[in-house]
Amino acid sequence: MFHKVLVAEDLDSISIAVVQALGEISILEIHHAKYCDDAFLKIKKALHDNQPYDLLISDLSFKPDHRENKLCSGEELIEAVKKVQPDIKTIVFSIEDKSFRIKSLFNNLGINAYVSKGRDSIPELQKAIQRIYNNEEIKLSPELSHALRDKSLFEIESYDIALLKSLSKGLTLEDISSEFKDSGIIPNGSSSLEKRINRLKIYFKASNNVHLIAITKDLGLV
Amino acid sequence: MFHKVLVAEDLDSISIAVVQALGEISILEIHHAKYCDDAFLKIKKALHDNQPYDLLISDLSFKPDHRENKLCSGEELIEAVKKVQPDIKTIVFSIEDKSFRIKSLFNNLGINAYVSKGRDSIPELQKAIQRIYNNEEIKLSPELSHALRDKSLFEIESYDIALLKSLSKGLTLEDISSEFKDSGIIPNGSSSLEKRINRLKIYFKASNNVHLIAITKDLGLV
DNA sequence: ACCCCTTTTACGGTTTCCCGTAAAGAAATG
DNA sequence: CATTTCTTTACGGGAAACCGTAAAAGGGGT
Repeated sequence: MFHKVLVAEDLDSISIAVVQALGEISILEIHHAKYCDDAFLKIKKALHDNQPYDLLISDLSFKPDHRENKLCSGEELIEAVKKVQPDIKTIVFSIEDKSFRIKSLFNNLGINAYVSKGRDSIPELQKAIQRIYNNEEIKLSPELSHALRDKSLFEIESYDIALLKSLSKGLTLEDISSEFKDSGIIPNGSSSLEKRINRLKIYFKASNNVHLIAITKDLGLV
Repeated sequence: MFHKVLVAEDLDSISIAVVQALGEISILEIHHAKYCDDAFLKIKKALHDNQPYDLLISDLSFKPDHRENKLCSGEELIEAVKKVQPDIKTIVFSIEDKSFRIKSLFNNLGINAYVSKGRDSIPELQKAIQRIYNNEEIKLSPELSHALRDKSLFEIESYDIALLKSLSKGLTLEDISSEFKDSGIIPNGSSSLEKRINRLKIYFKASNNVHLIAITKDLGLV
């Protein structure tokens, strides 16, 4: 079994159970960080001491705090960690259940497993750790494995996100047009923006801008 | 100390720590339910057996499931429980940190304490239980106690929520007007709706409908 | 009953959204 | 280089939102 595991989780009520669960499957060294920055420091320290972590289990969202942090989310943490220790195994343990967000974790960050916090997630987490240790195939829910194959999910790019973000800030198309011109983002003609928004509306089956923002907010896209 | 306590919490990763924390402060009978419906049944059963619960600790949001449930949220659960056992003590233990939502829990449901899931919430939960048992004053964060006094926070009613919900579904004012007429909700003239939306826009400092929905979505109002 | 005040509704003008069409520009192909 | 094709931009008309004003309807008071 893995020797040294780091848990990055802000909620004490959850980390207690996770640490306990790791103990149950006879992991010897279990460390825990409440902030992404702390987790990153521990990873670097361990690497420097030639006693690197085998596995990182991280949450995605961390509550903002009085503390100033450089890394504020699980995504940022994993990205940073992979740069200093590319071979580390990673599991994301989060409440998030939007398939395209999980998809991007596998595709962009190369995580090894995703376990959704739910009514029976502790055993699932233990199983996932076991599987990774044995280099077994990751088991995914049918819905999720479909999402991973579905290309269309991935064609919503940063441009669209920026557009949706600006919309949700209450800007008019004209506003966004000049905003994009200033930032050098193209296309930026109000007519092009309109067309792009229309594509999004068709894709998300939204009947107008308000509806579109409501939907994409629900999906966590903005 | 309390004898019999019920924990309503869907995430196993959290309920484990909560149950453990209750054991630490020598509570003898600790029960746990993953669904609001189950929790309600247990309360009723205990009451019927003349061994009622002293305290209910509940989460607010419960993940939807394959299971059909009558009660889907902590609010609904507490409301139902208070009808059959008005004297029961209640603590809400949730990640929610929007002050006006917490405010409504105290004012509408008459909860005894609110503990926000965070980096140090298990000790806080234990302290809150102790305080309630000793009938001490509830300690609130300054921000929150201010919110409880602030009247303006409370004037967003179910009417506004219904309106925002309809808006976020992509309906036009005309649509909503006839929808409200059908449901017997008044006022329902499109002009009144407009005026009400305008009040909300001023209150939330939104520049248009899209912005308004984005803000209220963020606040968890819709 | 009358007056006062609040709430609800109605109306008009302006802006923005919405949607189709078409022109201008850029990239690709032969 | 000419032709095709795709992308970006422009334009125009109708719908809905936006905003101020004012009339109608309802609800206490005296």
